[in-house]
Amino acid sequence: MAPPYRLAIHWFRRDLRISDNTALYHAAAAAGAVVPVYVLSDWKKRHLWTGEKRQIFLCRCLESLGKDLESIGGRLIFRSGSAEAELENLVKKTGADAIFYNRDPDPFGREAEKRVEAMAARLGIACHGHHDVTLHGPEEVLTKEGKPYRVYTPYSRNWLSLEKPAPLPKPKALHTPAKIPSLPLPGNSHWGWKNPDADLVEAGEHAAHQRLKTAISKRLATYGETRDIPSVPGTSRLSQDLRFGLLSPRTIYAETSKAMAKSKSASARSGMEKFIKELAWREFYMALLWHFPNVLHEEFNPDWRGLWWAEPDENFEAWKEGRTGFPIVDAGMRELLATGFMHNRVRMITAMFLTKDLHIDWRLGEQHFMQHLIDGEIASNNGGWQWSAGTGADAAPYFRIQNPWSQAKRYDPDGIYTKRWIPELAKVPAEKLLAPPKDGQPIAPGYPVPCVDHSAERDRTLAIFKKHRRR
DNA sequence: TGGTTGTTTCA
DNA sequence: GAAACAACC
Repeated sequence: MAPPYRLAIHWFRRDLRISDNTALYHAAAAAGAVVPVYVLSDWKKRHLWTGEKRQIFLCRCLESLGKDLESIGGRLIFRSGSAEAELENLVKKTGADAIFYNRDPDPFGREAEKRVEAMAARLGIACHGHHDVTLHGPEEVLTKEGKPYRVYTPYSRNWLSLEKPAPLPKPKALHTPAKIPSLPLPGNSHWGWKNPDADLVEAGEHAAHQRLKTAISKRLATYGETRDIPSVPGTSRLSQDLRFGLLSPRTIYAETSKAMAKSKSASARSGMEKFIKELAWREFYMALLWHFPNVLHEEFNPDWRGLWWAEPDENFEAWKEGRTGFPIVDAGMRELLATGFMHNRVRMITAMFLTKDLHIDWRLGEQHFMQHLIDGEIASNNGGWQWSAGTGADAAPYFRIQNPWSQAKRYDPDGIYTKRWIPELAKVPAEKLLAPPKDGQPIAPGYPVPCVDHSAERDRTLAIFKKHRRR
């Protein structure tokens, strides 16, 4: 049977892989020729939501994707500008009769899709949006009344009970016609990066697969015990791979399930089970953003809208730069600046510190994280920040305030993580990293004393919330 | 996926 | 005087 389409465009977005890629698989099956294209949007116009490290990582992924496509006979076309204009131009140049793409869960991606769909309709060609980014879409996991969940636990119960889609095979071959104009991959000259050679987590589909293998063979069996210890590589380390689609959630789920079925140890299986539940957290926050896009500018919980926040001052700058004088907080903030990553436990500690100790608006923290995190995922980042601020979907009462000193005692008692990121503290005895200095003097030359008193700021937070509730 | 404070329990 | 517990924020 002849394929229904002569030439299909596959519009790459956050699915930068060739295996188990829903839209690419269908494009390859349905068309005689496939033009894979990535359209670089002008991020400079949205600089508050992005940053250099994620751009660099993206470009490295695109480079890798280009090579992977060549290995099956294809060629990646780069364009720069608005997706609908560039795709329209490509349709006209190539005579394409279909566009395939995977749907993006966030509001910005949805807007772009709408414009591309409208363009395709205007040109009279087919346009196929596929579900790909999650195991279960936002309309698939609903309460008995058909309404979206607002709380994680019942959501996850439903999510876990659903049958999971299986991975799709990699297209065996892809034919991309010659002579399609493409820009060179943009690098330093295009974006003006300050540190184009930054030492970041390795990009590309192959590296991501290696990480998945490592996670399954070395990390997930002890996930329950070690994922909260930032000095130990106990997490999956797959967040950027899910963010850019270097791995599909179907592959991750299938490989983890396979390992779980093979494992004879109950505690290993329980670790893997906990990891699966983290996938559910990701999809919960994506579903939340889908159903309630207002969370991007206001508190999910209406009770806390209009809450008072402090004007960002020099303490906000100190937080961003990792010099608050709270070692565990500073270590996390410096890890973020240096690597574009922060251990999840430390994300909670630093976020809680900004909102409950400095009383600074969670939106400013959310923005800073989006600028620096390579895995910066709008839904998860927003969900996490609202959780920390106490304004979110989780039943986290506002009085859940982490004590940064106790958190350090519990999760980094020997100061191993802290010292890794704050070299000036390398020779300081660990116990000095676990409580404010008794004499009020710096614990090491060049390291600041704590910028606030935690217990006083805790009281202040309780007062702020209480006053708002009484209003 | 808290923390603090005050009280009880048992060594 | 720890450690466990409860109440409350």
